[in-house]
Amino acid sequence: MFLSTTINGVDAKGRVSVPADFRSVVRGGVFDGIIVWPSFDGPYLEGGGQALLESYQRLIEDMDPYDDARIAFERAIFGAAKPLAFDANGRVTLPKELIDHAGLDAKATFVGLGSRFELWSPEVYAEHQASARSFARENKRSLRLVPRNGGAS
Amino acid sequence: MFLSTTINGVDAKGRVSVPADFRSVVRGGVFDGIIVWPSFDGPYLEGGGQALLESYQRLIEDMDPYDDARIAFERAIFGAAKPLAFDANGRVTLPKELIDHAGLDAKATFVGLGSRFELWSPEVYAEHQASARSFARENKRSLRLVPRNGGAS
DNA sequence: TTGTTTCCCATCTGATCCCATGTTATCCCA
DNA sequence: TGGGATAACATGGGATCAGATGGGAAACAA
Repeated sequence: MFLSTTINGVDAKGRVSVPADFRSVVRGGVFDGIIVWPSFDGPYLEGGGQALLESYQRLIEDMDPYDDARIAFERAIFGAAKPLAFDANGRVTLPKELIDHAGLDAKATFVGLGSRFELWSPEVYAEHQASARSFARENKRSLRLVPRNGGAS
Repeated sequence: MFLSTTINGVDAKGRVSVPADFRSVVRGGVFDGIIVWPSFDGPYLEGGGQALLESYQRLIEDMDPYDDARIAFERAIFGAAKPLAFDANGRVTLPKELIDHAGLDAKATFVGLGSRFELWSPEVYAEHQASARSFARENKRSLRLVPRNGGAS
């Protein structure tokens, strides 16, 4: 599982060390690296191992071949996803499009989210984090709607 | 899997380099090249390896022999599909019909969509990409895209 | 022949590989 | 428990190689 938050440096070539914990998650797959794409929901990147993309592909293949939503998702995710191979030291090179989308400069924040992870500009992430916390605080009463036992009686 | 978007040049002879990542997807098949046909859904081309066409053939064979839809699909896909062999440098030569259908000029955009890919005029694709992203964003909740079992294994 | 297509070679650019170095966390032993 | 040794991780720069592209020669068709 991708867990925890790490800030690593991005050098002049766009290289960034993938946290060792994250590397061990995807190790053993066919493709030795991560797959990253720009979120269509904000200025950050989403990523995971090849297995994550394959699970997305299975979900998409259940939709009708010429469904507008299916095509939109295929283009927004598969069309924008970049396979980034690890170098000998566990780094990947971020293409310029991805750096631009996330507004990355000298540093990047890896956020582990279980089956996938996100990549943020540290400043943008701090802001987002603050507003997410206050949003949660203001809406905490609605959280009661979640069944305590997970619904598995 | 076909992933990511690449813009490559189309020279005066109609030659275009197929992205190396795409070539490695179809490598190992009987036919060393790609199969491309005009989309019946818009001004772009669709393509894939021989395995993709074979999977389409299996789908179509389940339809009744004289079903109008079957005949239409057979003509639109198999009848129009061109096998394009790689040259020594990994390029293919696009026939004039395909160049015309997609409105290609000096450049062509390859869009990887998992099991298949599309070929667009870069300007035309830029427009469609923007709307695909906003459509995906608006529909992200109604589409159950989050994998249930992780997939980061 | 004339035009077209296929094959081959040359070049350039950028990505990838490799090695050196700094830094932090971990381990071992007194 | 503290300090030093060691290994793992992160980082920087230079060299090398693969991919993309342009042009021309040879094979083929009209």
